[in-house]
Amino acid sequence: MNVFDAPGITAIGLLYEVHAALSTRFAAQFEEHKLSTVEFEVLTRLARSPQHQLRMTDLAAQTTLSTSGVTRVIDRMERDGLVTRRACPSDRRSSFAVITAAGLQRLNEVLPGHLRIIEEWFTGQLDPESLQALVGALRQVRDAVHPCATAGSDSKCDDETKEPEPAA
Amino acid sequence: MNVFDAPGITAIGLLYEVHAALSTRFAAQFEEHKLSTVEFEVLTRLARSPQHQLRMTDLAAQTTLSTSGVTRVIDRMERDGLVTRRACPSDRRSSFAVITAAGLQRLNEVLPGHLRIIEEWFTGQLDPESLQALVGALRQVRDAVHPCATAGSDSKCDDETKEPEPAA
DNA sequence: CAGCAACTATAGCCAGGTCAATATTCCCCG
DNA sequence: CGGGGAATATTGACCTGGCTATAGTTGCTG
Repeated sequence: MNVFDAPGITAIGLLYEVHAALSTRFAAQFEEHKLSTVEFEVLTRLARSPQHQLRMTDLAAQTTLSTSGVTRVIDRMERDGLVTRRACPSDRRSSFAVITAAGLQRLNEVLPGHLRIIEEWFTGQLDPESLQALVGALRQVRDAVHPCATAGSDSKCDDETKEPEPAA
Repeated sequence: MNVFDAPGITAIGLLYEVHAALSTRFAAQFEEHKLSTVEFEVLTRLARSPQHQLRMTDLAAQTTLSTSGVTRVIDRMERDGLVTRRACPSDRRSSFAVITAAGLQRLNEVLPGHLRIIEEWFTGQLDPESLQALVGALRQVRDAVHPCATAGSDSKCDDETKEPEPAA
């Protein structure tokens, strides 16, 4: 009966555990600044984008959200003054989400603590070669498993520079 | 501005990416068998428990769910015939969730494919020493970060043999 | 043994997200 | 042109899970 002790299982279990621990730790800090995890991710995505703006669809593609999910998140964040909507001049179907000054400020309030947590809970726990090995192995898996080659994935996944998520 | 290229950030980004890829891949397979991720996890937890049963509270502790969450999941699964409720003879406050024959059968239908995915997407992509390094590094982080020592965590986290999650 | 605090499961309400349907706009091809 | 199909954002219906209140049960303690 103990299929449950297979080597892969324990490795994946660890992966899930670490992911869960980091997620909840991050979320706790975000909450101190009145942000949810997705809101933080939206802010970072916008902050690092060319004009501090991104089309709704692209934002959806860069996060784990669906397009309607993005609509609702942006609704909330607009209500809170963190972002604004802007009509796209070249394509009237599209609209941009733009990060506001308040949004940038909020992000700058959160980031230092975020980085500190990463240092404390993650990088600081590993000697450089362990970290290197970890990154190498993960990259290996990621590349092999890249959504494109498989069924069950509806993401476009063409060239899409899906950068490593900053945190969440 | 580019705080975003810090070494820890890319590592965590990778971790999140791999986790997301595996999760969606698993979920897709579960769905083929009309199961959600949490339902699969409940089935495995029950299947590997002494009498094929677990108190609601313990089930909550072993999963990512709250107790009310467990109540609802068990509601659904009982409706679908995968589990049953059983009164606890020694403590009338408690009740057990028991996996049924149908539940065991469903689990056995899902498991082979689940293991195959793990092999294909994960262990099969890594040479033994990479896998070993990965596990080592993750364990290092996990142990350092174990919920107990930190604020923001309300889990009891006393002795609780929180085994590595089988998959989800 | 009486009362009180802790524990257990559940129900109500809410936040947040997906899916399907819709309206608008764009683009391509006849 | 111009009509049909793809793309885009939004909305409504629904689902899921968390938090909190509630009711029942237990066991300790004075």
